[in-house]
Amino acid sequence: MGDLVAVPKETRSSRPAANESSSGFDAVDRQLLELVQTEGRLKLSELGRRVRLSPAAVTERLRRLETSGAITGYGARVDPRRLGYGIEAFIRVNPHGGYNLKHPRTLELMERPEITEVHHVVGEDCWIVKVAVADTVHLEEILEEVSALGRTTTSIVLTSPVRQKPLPPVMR
Amino acid sequence: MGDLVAVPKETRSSRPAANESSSGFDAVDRQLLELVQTEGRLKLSELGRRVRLSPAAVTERLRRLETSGAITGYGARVDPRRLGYGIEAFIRVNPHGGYNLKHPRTLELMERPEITEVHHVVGEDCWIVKVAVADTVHLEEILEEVSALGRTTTSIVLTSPVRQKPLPPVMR
DNA sequence: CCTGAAATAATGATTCT
DNA sequence: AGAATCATTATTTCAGG
Repeated sequence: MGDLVAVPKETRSSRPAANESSSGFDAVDRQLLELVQTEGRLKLSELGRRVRLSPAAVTERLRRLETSGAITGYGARVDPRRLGYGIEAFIRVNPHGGYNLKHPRTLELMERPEITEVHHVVGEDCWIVKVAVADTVHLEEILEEVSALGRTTTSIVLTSPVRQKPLPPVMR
Repeated sequence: MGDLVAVPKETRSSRPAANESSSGFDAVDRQLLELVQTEGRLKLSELGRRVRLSPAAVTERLRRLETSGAITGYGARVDPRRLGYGIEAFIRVNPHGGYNLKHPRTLELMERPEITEVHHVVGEDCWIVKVAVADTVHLEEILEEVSALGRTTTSIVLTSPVRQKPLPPVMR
């Protein structure tokens, strides 16, 4: 098995001049980044087979990607619905008055497990908060708390046709 | 090493009546779900040490969580900026006319690596699209394409104080 | 569902190219 | 940077409670 995502031998010289971006990622890095983003528990030996490198070389490559900060960690993806969260929603917040993200009230709110993402943004609103809740009653409860921070606009997720696609390094 | 997240022996009987939710996750499942969401490359043996179970038992538990669909996969987390994406943004879209997500034009657009998430929502808008782009020129390019689908409202991400927190199963 | 033991496979350290 | 070797650990499978 394997050989699904292979690269021609020619592009794998130890000094890959062609096919390497100025950002310091060569073709093998690209492959590894894609592989670990989609199948994060692959063995080093299996990764080695796929990119045609020894396990030791893959270890070294991944270590570099990790210490350089390109790879920030690994995690299981879960299905919120299977964990009992029937509703996901985006809540946009326009703070009134002097609230900011450092406020104790805000920090405490962000601790709640239902708050899965918080983004500070510029544009029509100030924050975009993503939540996972069990049901509409639960949503109402969270919404009341978030409303303390500002005027909210809520969008309930029906489906997510694209979820966390592997991100390739930019070509340039 | 280890013993960071341990559970008292009493809660680990083979038929855990107390402390188990009706959703079918007991205390050990909870711990495993948290551990694999935050440190997805932990060895089965290490997971076993943390939850005080044999590696074989952990294998079996994870297999069940995977086949039941609670765990949908594993992946590396990456830092978009380190991959050359200087800007992340949310683009809300209000389609004009008869566009929908099945439209070939839309499907093609969603293939682009810059489009990292697409959510079909109800509320003020129809879709919420998350993008990662190299710079403002790149953003303009994507925005032009997305604008073909409907009226857009863009929010550029400054910082993300909460990103992909581990989601615990709901208690009930 | 779990443990324990035994066979197989993966990993990490070292050395060499 | 990568390969090859070898000592150490991890994983898988299966018998049994």
